[in-house]
Amino acid sequence: MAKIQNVRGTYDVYGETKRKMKKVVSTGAEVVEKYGFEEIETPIFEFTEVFSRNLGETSDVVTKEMYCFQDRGGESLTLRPEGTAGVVRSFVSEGMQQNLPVKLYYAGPMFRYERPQKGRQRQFTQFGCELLGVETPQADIEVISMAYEFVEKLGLEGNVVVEINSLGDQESRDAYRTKLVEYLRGHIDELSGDSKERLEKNPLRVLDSKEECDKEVVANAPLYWDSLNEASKNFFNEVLKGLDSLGIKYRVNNRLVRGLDYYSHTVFELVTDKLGAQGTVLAGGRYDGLVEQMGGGAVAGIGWACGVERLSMLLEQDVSLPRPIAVIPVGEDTNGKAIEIAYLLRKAGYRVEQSYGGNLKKRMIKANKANAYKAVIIGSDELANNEVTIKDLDSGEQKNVAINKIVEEIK
RNA sequence: GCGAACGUAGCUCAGUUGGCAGAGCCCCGGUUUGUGGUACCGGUUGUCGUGGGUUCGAGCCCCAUCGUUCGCCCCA
Repeated sequence: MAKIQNVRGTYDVYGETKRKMKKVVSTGAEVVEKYGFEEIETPIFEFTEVFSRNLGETSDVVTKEMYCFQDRGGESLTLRPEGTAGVVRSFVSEGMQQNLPVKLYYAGPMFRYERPQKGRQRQFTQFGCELLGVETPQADIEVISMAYEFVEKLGLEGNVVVEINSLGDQESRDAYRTKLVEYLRGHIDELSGDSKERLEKNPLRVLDSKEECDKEVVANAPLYWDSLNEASKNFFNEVLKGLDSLGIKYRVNNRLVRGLDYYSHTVFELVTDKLGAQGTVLAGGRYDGLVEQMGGGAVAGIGWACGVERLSMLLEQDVSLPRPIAVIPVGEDTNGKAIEIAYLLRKAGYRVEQSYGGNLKKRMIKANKANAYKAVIIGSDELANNEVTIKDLDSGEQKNVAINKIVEEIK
């Protein structure tokens, strides 16, 4: 019988990988909680329209990457491909606009039917946050600085660049779109096949095409900046000024657009060159129209999400665990005492490994493999004197200690 | 969805024109029956991803399939 394998694009996460991912998530939580964000957990599946209506009818995520299914009641449901739509849906259905601003963060699995590659899986984990109800640039600055502090805290600031752009408000966006389409039509013969298609469906995406022929056309395309109206320009300048004052280094990238339709004004990405084609490690932006689209009031929003797997792949060192103490009974009649001592040490806050079987030598080998720094050896000889032997496993020194002095002796 | 490479022990990999499936690491035992790490000695580990085909004979050649990796696309 052939071995059963896991579904393509899904992975079992354990050991070093799990430790690193856990560290990414706990570091993220620690940082955003300082900014007053609270954790929210929304369902892993939603009605399909939560995503299809809001991420953009023509986006690739909606048209070909969603895991949609019908449940037994005939409802069309979808495994969430990203986090924001679900959080905003929850914001609306729970009536949270009574209590603005709302600051939420989440971590959990997302699903996209894509061709797997390094840093691109069909089930992957995102950590993200959403700030709802703040229209001013302060929100943008705060949220970006939070992202920056997060990667800094992971020790990745040298590997990662902040790229930022503004898509402006609806008026600016429409104006630019018109100008861009007009320009691209004039060069339609020079564009790649993909870009010709994008020209109809989602012309902004032509801007970040990697095809050489497209790049040449795009090089002379009208600049987004020139289409921004005064209000949008002022807004963006305020954001950049704020980042400057915090000493956050960024690169304005006028070609940066995002794949999901709900973005407006500020969009940003944290990008690395260490993961091949999957260089975007954290991305986000402002989505002022989304709450309304979802059936709520006119509430502004901004947020970001990061790929936990991608970030943890950048962590070079394994996450170190505290070294344990090994408690080792010698001979049958000492097992009971060993359990008592292990319990005592654990209650005193130590990490303790018991060895479950074998002679002293085997148990010592196990202790060593567990990276224990001390061994507490309990034999009948010692027990007769109400003592144990404590051995320092780094120096090899050992001494006898009275049982009631173990905890204070060990520190 | 498109293009390319790859799949051999738990891990990293070697395997010549098609001729008995290997190494290192890990693991287990011993040197040392109450003392680990270093050293030395010995040992186990396989449907060669899966299914077909060609051949006297296939890990190697052919076809299909599943999976992985890289690029495109997309995105976190």
